[in-house]
Amino acid sequence: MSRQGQRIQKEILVILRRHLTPRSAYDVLGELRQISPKIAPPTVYRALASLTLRGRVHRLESLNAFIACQCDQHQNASILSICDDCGTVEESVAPDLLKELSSIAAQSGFAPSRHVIEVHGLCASCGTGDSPA
Amino acid sequence: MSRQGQRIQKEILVILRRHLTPRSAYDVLGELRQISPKIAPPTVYRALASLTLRGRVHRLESLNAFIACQCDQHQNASILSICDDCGTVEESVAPDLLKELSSIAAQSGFAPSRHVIEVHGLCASCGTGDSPA
DNA sequence: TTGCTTGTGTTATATTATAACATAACATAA
DNA sequence: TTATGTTATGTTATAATATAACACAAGCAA
Repeated sequence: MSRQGQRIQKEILVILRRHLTPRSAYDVLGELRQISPKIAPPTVYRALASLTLRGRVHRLESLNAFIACQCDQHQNASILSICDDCGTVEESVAPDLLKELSSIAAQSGFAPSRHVIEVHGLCASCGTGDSPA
Repeated sequence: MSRQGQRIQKEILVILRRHLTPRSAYDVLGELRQISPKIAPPTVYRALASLTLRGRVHRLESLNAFIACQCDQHQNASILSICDDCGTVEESVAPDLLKELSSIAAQSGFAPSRHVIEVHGLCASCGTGDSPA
């Protein structure tokens, strides 16, 4: 990665951190283009892939969207709780659960390398009858 | 759902069961069209949504693809172990882990309604240096 | 310099998914 | 039975997501 690549990743992090809810790659692209109008999709996808790999950003597989890691960076998989009402995402870490999950998969000789754990539902404010966002 | 809807769902199950690896909605559409050439994407997506809801088919969120439930039907979330080499998918059920996962999400008042648990890695045959599929 | 490797830019297109509206099928009551 | 509402299905078009493939440039080694 060269200077330019780093700059775009930095900008993407800023963009994602401005939002509490996940953004699609094309949402990010749209915001990036306000600064650098000529950026193309592959540039964004490459930067997002790198950020995701390094744990600075999480990809929500069930939403095809991205969110900045709320704790700076998790190398390990997080549990991502997605409110289907207001869209907010909570991150939890649970090393024990990961270990358990790995061992369940390993029962048949499967060798895990990446965990995807997403929980859909309603967050505390949306679930209690409070008016949602 | 009327007769026609049921017929298409039945056909989709047959198609998915012919394969050991996940199929995209458009893969399924292609095979359906060999029988009924005029089927359109929304028809397939609706049928897949219904099958998924009823646990006859699982959607692999991290692959945007579908596979028939290997145990006829799971109402509860399965753990889906995806071999990144040969593409096969193993299903495991682990009610305890689900409960644990729910309670982790619930710590902040989150009310879970759907779990997505996918594990990427290598299956037993691909991980041992055996020639993969 | 030359050639090699790696990263980045660019164009085009592939793949996945759904909005929006039209039509048909079924149920129920007048 | 016809009218009417309701739900499911068909159809068209297009939106949204993602990547292949190649062009170009930067850095480095011989």
